[in-house]
Amino acid sequence: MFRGATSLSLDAKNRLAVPTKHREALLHECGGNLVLTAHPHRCLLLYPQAAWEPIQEKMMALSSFDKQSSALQRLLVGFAEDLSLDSAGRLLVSPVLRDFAGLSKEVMLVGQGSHFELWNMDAWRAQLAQVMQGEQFAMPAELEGFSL
Amino acid sequence: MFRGATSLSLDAKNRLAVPTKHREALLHECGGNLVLTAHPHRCLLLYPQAAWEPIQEKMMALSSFDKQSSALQRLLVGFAEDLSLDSAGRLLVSPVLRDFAGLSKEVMLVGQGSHFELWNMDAWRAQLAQVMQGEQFAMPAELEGFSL
DNA sequence: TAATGAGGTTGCACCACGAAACATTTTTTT
DNA sequence: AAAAAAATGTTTCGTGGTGCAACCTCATTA
Repeated sequence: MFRGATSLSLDAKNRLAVPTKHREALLHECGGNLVLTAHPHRCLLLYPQAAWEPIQEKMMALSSFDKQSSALQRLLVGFAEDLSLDSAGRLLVSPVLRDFAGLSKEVMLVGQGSHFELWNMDAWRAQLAQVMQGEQFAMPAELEGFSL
Repeated sequence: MFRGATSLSLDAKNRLAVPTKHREALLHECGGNLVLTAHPHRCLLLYPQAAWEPIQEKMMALSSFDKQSSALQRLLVGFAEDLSLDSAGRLLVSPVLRDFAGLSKEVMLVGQGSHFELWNMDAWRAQLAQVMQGEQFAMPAELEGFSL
């Protein structure tokens, strides 16, 4: 299970040095074979390849005539790239994906259990601010009666 | 059950020396394995690892396409870090979490039953002041008919 | 009341990780 | 084929995390 947020910077060649605490887990789980793709919320998703496959299956099983479905397919499958950790535990982020998520030098890598999200630092902060805005933060209806 | 508020200060390396009265309980309950994460109210949550897992489960079961749900996931799971008490009963607070909660040297550790909250001292005072503001503090509807 | 011991706290030194710069190899283009 | 650009690999430096150890405080006992 991947947890925790790490502030990182892309190097001059747009490579992301994965924190060592996660490297071992990634190498172990998938031999360093990963999938990086786009998320509707303008961040990137980083999955171990094995974990990604069933998700892609599920997406492509949806009707490609439905506007909503095909839009999601184009995003999630269309942007998906196979990549692997290099000898120094880094991975190269393509211009297309960088552009999509607006990544500049400073980025935030956020563990989300089965996968990671990769954010432009400003976008991350903006999204945070939004949750905490207001006296009382929004609680999804499914969590009725749930407390921390 | 964790109770009581303790004023503490982070050391030069940003470690928090857990009060001895709580150390034993923490070691006993979870072998010193803890999870520290972010709370929407700009404080940090400190859970025994075992107590945290079911909460994370519940969060990750929500839809990651829904804005509210995913925002909560990003906050609670995205910031969650595994840590453990060192030999001197201290725990290291990462830069990311310190930054999130605006922790400087003076902090307040507040027992909340199953877990603790960790506050920036000023934020803590501000939040206190808010409750006590006014002659009569607001009573949640769920507490109808309840009295201290 | 003084001495001894245990537990707690603080400071110090070492080690590991991340960032950046540098070096080398491979590919593409003219 | 040569040169430039892209990709991959290596090294170094600085910061930050970790563990150890000395010191201080408090409690206990004679």
